[in-house]
Amino acid sequence: MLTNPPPRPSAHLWCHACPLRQKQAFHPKSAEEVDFLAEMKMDHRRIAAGQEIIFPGQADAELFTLFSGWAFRYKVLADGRRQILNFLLPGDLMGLQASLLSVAQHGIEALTDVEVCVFPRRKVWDLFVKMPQLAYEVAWLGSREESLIDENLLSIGQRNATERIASLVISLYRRAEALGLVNDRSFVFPLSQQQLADALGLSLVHTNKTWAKLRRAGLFSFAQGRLTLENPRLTERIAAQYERDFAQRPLL
Amino acid sequence: MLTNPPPRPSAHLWCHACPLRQKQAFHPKSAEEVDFLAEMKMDHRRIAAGQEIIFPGQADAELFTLFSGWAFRYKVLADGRRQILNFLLPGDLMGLQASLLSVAQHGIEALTDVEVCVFPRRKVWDLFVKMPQLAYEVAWLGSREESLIDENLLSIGQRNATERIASLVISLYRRAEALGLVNDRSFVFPLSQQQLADALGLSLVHTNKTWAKLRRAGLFSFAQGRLTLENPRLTERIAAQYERDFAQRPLL
DNA sequence: CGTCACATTGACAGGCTTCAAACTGAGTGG
DNA sequence: CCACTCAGTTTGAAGCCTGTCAATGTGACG
Repeated sequence: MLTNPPPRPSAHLWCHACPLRQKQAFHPKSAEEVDFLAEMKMDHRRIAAGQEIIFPGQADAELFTLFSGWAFRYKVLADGRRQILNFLLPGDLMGLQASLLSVAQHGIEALTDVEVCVFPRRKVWDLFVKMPQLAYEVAWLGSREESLIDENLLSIGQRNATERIASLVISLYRRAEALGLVNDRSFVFPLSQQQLADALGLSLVHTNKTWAKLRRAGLFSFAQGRLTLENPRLTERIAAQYERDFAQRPLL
Repeated sequence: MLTNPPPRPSAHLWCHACPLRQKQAFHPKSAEEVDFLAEMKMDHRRIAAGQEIIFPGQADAELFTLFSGWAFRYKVLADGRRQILNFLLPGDLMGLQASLLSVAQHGIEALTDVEVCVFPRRKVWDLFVKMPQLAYEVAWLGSREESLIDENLLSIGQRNATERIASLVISLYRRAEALGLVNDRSFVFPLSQQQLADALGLSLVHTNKTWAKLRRAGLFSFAQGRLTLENPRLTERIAAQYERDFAQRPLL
């Protein structure tokens, strides 16, 4: 079930009219750059929620841009304990680390049904030779992902359960907002509590209790898979997180 | 005290005879590539232990290669809690994230006295245009750092105190070993227990007690600033960490 | 109406943090 | 040469935050 050719004209034509690229969150690109990417793009796949996009240890993983839906990167220990490293939202690059290091030290799983743009990893080197501007943007996106992970590491290493949840909620809220996915302080929040727990480094039970405590405290509410930030100020204060996301970023 | 011109011929000449580059840990480079780097290198600085190499929030941080000594990346919360994100050993790139994102979302501090090679950040773009091979290696090093952080995040999120310490010790041991810094299972281990605690996401007291427990258990010993891995097998088993570092990697 | 995944709640145990104090070794000045 | 200081290390005790175990509730689905 990993691939399902979409009912669209051709991948090449599709890139030039990419609706994601219209969003303010992304830098505009020159026609030449879009041409190159459209040429490089080898597929547009749909992947169902819960399916792997990249398997841990996979050696030939391609490079992806998440086109729609949510995904997450994770690592597991031998005994099954799982850590979710970070969440991926539309426009995020996936598989860069695996492409460059030639092996995936992590897995990537679709959190919701997703669509992805597929770029062959063997052409990444081409991109560095022919399109230095795009190569620079690839490196930029890699650094941005590292910055997000740094923040998660700070959270899990130093913040208590309450602060971690507030921090994660704020962070996802801001990223969704940048993509225009927030309406009236409310956005689709597709994580199960088990996934929340695995991302926060907490047990399921404690995650549930702290999550409930924060809802009762009026920080946010959750219903029908949508989260509403009722009290952004207080949530930010508890999270003690002041970093803003970047105004604009590259999109491959 | 940040800079101290070393008593060496010229930075340019120095690169071609770089002793670090001789090590097996690093890919060989073409003469043309070394020429480019020697030309790009703007300084060779000594920085004393405890001094900042990059300040949190700094906007104009240059790009560095750690030439000798140890350093670490960190983030702090408003109330002073500090998380050490990862440790940097000779050959590691520093400031890539800050150079690309134009602002340092983290700090970098010298753990021991260090020497660093300084490359101007305004020439990073040059490197992407003129030397795609080097640009690719820069991106590769960025991905490797992300991979190290992923492992730390897994550790802090999922492993208990005992496992975290075993994991950190093994990881640093392997990296030191790759650089030829290990003799007879023993290597310089310059971390204070407070720094250990900040890297592990544990309190100082609990770090001390667990550290002592593992020494008594015969995993490793520590004296005169040197750590000796007495029982690598057992340490690896407790760490439940099976990832190997890469055989070779780029050096700028 | 049973099944199944997921969410919720209660009780209890324990790993870890906090507080506090003593110890150690290196550097310093009398 | 010996107090003295100071940073870092070590140890003990008490308590809480978080994990584990166990059971119940809930909504979607066939």
